[in-house]
Amino acid sequence: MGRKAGITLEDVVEAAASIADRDGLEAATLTAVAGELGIKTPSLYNHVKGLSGMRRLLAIHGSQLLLKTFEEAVGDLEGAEALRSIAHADRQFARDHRGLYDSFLPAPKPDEDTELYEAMAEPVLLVAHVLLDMGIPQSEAIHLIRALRALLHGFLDLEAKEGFGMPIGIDASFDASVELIITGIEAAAATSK
Amino acid sequence: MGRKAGITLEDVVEAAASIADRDGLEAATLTAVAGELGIKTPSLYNHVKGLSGMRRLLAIHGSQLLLKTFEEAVGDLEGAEALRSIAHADRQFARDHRGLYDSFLPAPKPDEDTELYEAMAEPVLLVAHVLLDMGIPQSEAIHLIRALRALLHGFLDLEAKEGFGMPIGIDASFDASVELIITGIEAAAATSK
DNA sequence: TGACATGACTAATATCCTTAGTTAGCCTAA
DNA sequence: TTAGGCTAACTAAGGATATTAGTCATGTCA
Repeated sequence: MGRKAGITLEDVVEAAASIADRDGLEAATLTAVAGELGIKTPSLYNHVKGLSGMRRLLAIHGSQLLLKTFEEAVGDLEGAEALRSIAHADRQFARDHRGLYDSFLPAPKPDEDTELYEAMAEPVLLVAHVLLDMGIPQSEAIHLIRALRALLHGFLDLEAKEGFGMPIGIDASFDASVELIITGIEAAAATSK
Repeated sequence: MGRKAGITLEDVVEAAASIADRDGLEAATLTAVAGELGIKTPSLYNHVKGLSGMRRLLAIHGSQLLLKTFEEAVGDLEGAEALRSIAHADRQFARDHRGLYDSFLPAPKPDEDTELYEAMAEPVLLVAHVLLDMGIPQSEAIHLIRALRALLHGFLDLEAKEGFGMPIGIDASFDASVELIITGIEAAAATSK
């Protein structure tokens, strides 16, 4: 044996992402990915450092895709409009790419895996930029960004895991929740003018 | 063999909770719990319907503990003060009982596991009560509660999983985030007076 | 006292991940 | 051109886990 199936790293990530987004991150096992690619499980170790290595690549891939999604969502928008658009893009991303979204946590420490850390930081920095453009000082922006991130992550996690109970009016709740944070951000922007 | 070790269901839940809170929910395997109790893994099936059954009991136990925690946090407080106290109690709960906290998701559907669903609903209903007492109409309260839940869950999940990157000023961020939601809730209360 | 439920056990299976060692095919440098 | 080395597949084997099936000692209760 030893004949080359010609599988690339991109093939592995693509297969893993496809399974993870369709059946959940947990379903993206080495066995499942190998099966999808038509090779045996141990052969994956020629491409990837075990399951954790594959997860890591998934997170990098997902971060890049999320960044692109945010960039397109912002476009020429500014301030509250940009934030609104980002929020909805994030929700759509979580729906279209559940597996990738879930691969973001747990996050690495900065000095532990710099490449992954920086990839994951980029979408956050984009949001930070929007806030700074609104005239919010750095010292306040950090808290507001964390509030926005927490709200979005919490909402999308609860929504995906049925945490809200009756799924009635969730769209309205999302809009209201986002608006609530944005109002706070606008107030902070007005104060520091 | 066959001698009774006299292990009760409470023992199982207690051991599982202890392991889950110390080493994470994932660490609370049937093997680990059985080991802690001094019995063999299959013997646990005499008490619990497999791993999922044990997780379920963990979630019920956790919900009851969370409810008690919230009740004590509220005490005689009302309005914004009650909400602030609940928020901090929730954060403390997530720190003291990471495993139980994580056992809450994914949540069951109401008709799928009524007992668990209702146990998990109780802490939410307590918060709902605070909002209704503030004079917020039901139709608005549902969105505000979801916003508060999302923010708290998101913050505590991100915090536990290192999602915020540099852990500087997280306490201040938490206070600011909570205050932001509470401000929105108070505004809604004032409007509907 | 004897039947029965309880709650332990052993044995066996299935799914994963992982490591170690092997080998076929291709590329490149002498 | 050919020998060596690298790549990327493989088989074999071992270690967690969960789970099911079947067994058996112990204590209680009719």
